Amino acid sequence: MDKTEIGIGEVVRRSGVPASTLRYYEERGLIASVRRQGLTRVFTAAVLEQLALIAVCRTAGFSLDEITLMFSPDGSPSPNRAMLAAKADELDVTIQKLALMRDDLRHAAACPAPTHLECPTFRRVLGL
Amino acid sequence: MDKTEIGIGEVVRRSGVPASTLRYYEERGLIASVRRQGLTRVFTAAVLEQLALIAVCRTAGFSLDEITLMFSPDGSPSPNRAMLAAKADELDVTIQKLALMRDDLRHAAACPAPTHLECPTFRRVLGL
DNA sequence: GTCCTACTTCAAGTCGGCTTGAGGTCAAGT
DNA sequence: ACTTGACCTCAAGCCGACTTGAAGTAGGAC
Repeated sequence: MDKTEIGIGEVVRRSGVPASTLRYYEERGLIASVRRQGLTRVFTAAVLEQLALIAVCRTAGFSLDEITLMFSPDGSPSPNRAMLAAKADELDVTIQKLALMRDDLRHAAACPAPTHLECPTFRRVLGL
Repeated sequence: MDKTEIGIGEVVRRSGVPASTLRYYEERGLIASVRRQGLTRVFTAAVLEQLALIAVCRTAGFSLDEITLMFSPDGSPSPNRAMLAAKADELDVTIQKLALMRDDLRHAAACPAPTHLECPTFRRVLGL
């Protein structure tokens, strides 16, 4: 874990996450600044990894509350290992669907058939 | 494409999607009722497949606007094949991340290491 | 004919996830 | 000393995606 101290400006530059979002995440307990220098927040570089982690979780469809429950602000997994495993299972289902959908989108992009929903390749994704 | 006519109540029962959402989707142009019987909407059974499709797209993180652009209300793909291909590529990236994250969640659920972010298995998912 | 039930419209409300704006602090540069 | 720029707080606003509630309609059972 990189403990180099960085200011919020650098976090913004290196993560692409707006300062307003960083403050909001801190307020929500998703990340933590290591200390204050006057009013100004000081983070460790590790926050960049936490933000990447949060971004992936958001992409995966998890809410901020869920992410908070899954990982403590220092980025380590929460003690609730059963929940992590459950989330992994959820993800598995999601991934399967997305993979089928991806295949199908490609098929749709290539296939000129107007009656797309009749195509077996397509119907797979809908579990029909 | 199943052209059997069904009422909104049956759509609700068979899709699990609330009537309010169905009306909202219709208003947004994601689905279409085939006609009205008095005030009451009449759908074809094909709407069930469209709803499944919409659900998958939502899971994939697409907005209603994006879905509207990708598919016309009859469930056929929009003429914009380039966009479908682009969405497929987006999905590919998402899937890769989610697969790594899934693996990692399982790892996290099993691995008692407190310094989780230091673990190489984990760091992969963050692209670090 | 009136009751029930399933449906309708339309406006307003809710919720999650941020963003924006007004007004203030602080350190460095000129 | 004063301005500039990066940061701060706090309350309010915004957007997407629905949900809720009030008030009305249409068709069948009794």
